[in-house]
Amino acid sequence: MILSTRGRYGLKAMFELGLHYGKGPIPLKIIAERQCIPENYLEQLIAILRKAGLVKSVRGAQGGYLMLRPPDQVTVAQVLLALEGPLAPAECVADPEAPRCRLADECVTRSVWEKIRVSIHDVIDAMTLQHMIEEQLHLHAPTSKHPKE
Amino acid sequence: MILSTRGRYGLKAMFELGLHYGKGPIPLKIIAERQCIPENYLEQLIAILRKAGLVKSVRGAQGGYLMLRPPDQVTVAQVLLALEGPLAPAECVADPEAPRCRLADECVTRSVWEKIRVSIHDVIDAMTLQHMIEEQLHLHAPTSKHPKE
DNA sequence: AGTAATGTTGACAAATTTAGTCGGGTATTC
DNA sequence: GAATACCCGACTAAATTTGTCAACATTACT
Repeated sequence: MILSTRGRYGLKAMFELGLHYGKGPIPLKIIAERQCIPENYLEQLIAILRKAGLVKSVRGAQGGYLMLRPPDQVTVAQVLLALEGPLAPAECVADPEAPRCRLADECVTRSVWEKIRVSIHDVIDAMTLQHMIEEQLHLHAPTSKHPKE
Repeated sequence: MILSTRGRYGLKAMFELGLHYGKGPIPLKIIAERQCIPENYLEQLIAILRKAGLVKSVRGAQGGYLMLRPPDQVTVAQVLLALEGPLAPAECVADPEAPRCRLADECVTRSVWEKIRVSIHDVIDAMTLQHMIEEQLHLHAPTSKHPKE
């Protein structure tokens, strides 16, 4: 069970946008290059993110995309939900409206899926793009450089 | 991101086998009927489980399948691993041998995938078929009936 | 005004995976 | 030897994934 490239590319793109938050729009081309994503494909993905209200676009020259909200208000869950649909191992726990299976009043495997779903959500609901950005800074600018001097 | 029917059917089948543990083989037909799985398809799935060493078969009349080990020694993780491959959101954390992405020495999204992987495994490694069986008994034979009298 | 840069949209399609089906085998019991 | 059951490999329809492409719309800059 592996996420599709949609979710993987999409989160990378959002992360890139997060790094650039507050500094004006970034063109798709740059995002695609930096994160090794086929530009034409990313076009489709970012359209999904736009419709989901996570990014907005600025058309024309010097245009590009930017995040609507600050990175600490965007969770990994929101991004993945938009691109992959509900992150759950089975439909019966992904959608509260989904029909229960009719094997018995309650199906035991369902409770397994539910536990998995909850544990995934514990992680992705808690993790924001800001957390990712901080981790990036921590990893790539360790104690060796002085930020201001 | 939803498991395929392989994993879902497979776990149901193993659960059924677990319920019957110690009582001789069950034919595929019965498992398929009880759990609403196309019999021909289940044939394929159980072949995978057999090759993975989780069940064994008894050929001929009165034959069928049985679990090799007691239900408390079979985890949900083992079953799903056999049928779905590693349960992880991305290849780079599914397989320790998988190539790291070459974006940077360390990729931040990777650490997100790793956290998800770990949280899934916390659940599925801890959950055995025995746990499922106990839950089933608890659900379907509550306080209203007397087990022995 | 014109042009280059950029997002927008919709159509297309190859490759892969999923979810089975089917038919003819083989082993075992009665 | 007949009935029961597993065993195996081939086949396939449908869906999904992972893109590509072309034409168009909008804006900044000169």
